[in-house]
Amino acid sequence: MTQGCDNAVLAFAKHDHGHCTDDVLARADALSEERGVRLTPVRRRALEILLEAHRAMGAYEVLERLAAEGYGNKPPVAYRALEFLVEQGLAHRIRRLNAFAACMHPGETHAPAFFICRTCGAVAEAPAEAVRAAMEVAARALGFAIERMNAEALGLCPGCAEAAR
Amino acid sequence: MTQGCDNAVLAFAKHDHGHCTDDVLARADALSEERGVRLTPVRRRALEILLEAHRAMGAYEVLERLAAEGYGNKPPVAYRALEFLVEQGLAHRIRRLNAFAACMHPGETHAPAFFICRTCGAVAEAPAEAVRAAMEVAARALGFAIERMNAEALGLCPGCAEAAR
DNA sequence: ATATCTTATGTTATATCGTAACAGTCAAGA
DNA sequence: TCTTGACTGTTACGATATAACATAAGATAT
Repeated sequence: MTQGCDNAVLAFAKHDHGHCTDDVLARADALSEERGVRLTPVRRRALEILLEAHRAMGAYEVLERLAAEGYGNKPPVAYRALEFLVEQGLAHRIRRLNAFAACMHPGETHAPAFFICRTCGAVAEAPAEAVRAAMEVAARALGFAIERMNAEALGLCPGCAEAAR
Repeated sequence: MTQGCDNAVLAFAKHDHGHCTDDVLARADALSEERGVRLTPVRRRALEILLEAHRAMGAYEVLERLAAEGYGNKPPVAYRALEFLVEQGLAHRIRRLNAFAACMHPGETHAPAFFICRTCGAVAEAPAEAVRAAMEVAARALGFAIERMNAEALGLCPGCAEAAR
C-alpha cells in the first residue's frame, strides 16, 4: 500500500495500483467468510473488474467484461453481482453516473462521499464521517432513521481545474 | 387547500400547503426576473405540478400532466423543463428515485439533503449547510472544486418507524 | 417595422438503464 | 440420497434519457 490508496481512492492522484487491488480483494474474501455470504466467481470477478478499471463503470460495461469471460451476457447477471457487492459494502453505486465503483475501504462503516470531475469523469471516494454525522443531525430533527446514505459532488478535479486556468 | 400534504409529503409533518406553493412560485418568478432567465409557461407549469404533487415525481409522470394540458407529449418536453428548473435551483433531482421535486426554499444557496422513506416513499428535503460544509472540507483535502452536490439518505420516516414497532 | 439572431418548443427516433418472472444448476444439510 | 435454498442464466419487457433536427416565438439592431 503505497500512495494515496488509503485516503482518497479511485483517487485523482497516481498511486501504486496492484497493491490496493490485492488488498481490497483479500479483505473482500475475509469479510465474506466472516459474514457467511458467498463471494462466488461471478461476484468476485465483477469486483476485480471494478478494481482493475479503477473508475466508475456502468452495469452493461461490467456485463460485457463478464460475458467475454464466459459468464452470462444478460443484464441481470451484472446487476445481481453488482447488487451483491453494494449490499456487502464492497462496491458503491454512483447514481449521478448510473455507475458502480469498487469500495476502496470495505468493512469500515462509512458514508461514501463521491467527488466526480465533470470534465474527465474521474471519481474519488473520500471517507466522510463528518458528512454522515451532519446528515444524522438533520435526520434527528426530522425524526428520520437513516439506514443508508451517500453524497455526491460534481465539480473539477485538481488536474482539470489546473488545465482550465 | 390545506391538507393535501398528509400523504406523500415533502416534509414528514403536516403543514399548510397553499401557502408554501404560492410562496415558492412567487419567489421563482422573482428569481427568474432577477437573473434574466425565462420562466416560460411550460417551465412554470412543470414547477406548479411538482409543487401541487408535493412529492418526488418521475419525468414521465410530469410529462403526462403537461401533455394533458396541451403541451408536447414527448420526453424532451418534460426533461427540458425539469432541467431548467434544476439549473435554476427551483427543483432538485433525486437520483435514487429517478425523480424530481420542487425546491422548497429556492434562492438560498443550499446543499439539498434528502431523506427518503423506504416504506412510504415520502421525501423530505432538509436544509443541510453542515453537510455542505463537511463536503467542502473533504473536497479541499483532494484539491477538488465542488460545483454542485447533494446527499440522499434512505431509511424510515417517523410515521413508518412508529408503525414498524 | 422588419430582417436577423437567439432561445425555446415540439417531434422522430433511438440509446441506455433496469427488472420481473421463470428455468436450470449447484452446494450443503437432513 | 434427497430435499432445500441460494445462485446463475435466459426471455422478455419496462422505464429512463438523449441526440438530432424542424418549427415557432422573443429579442435586437438598424
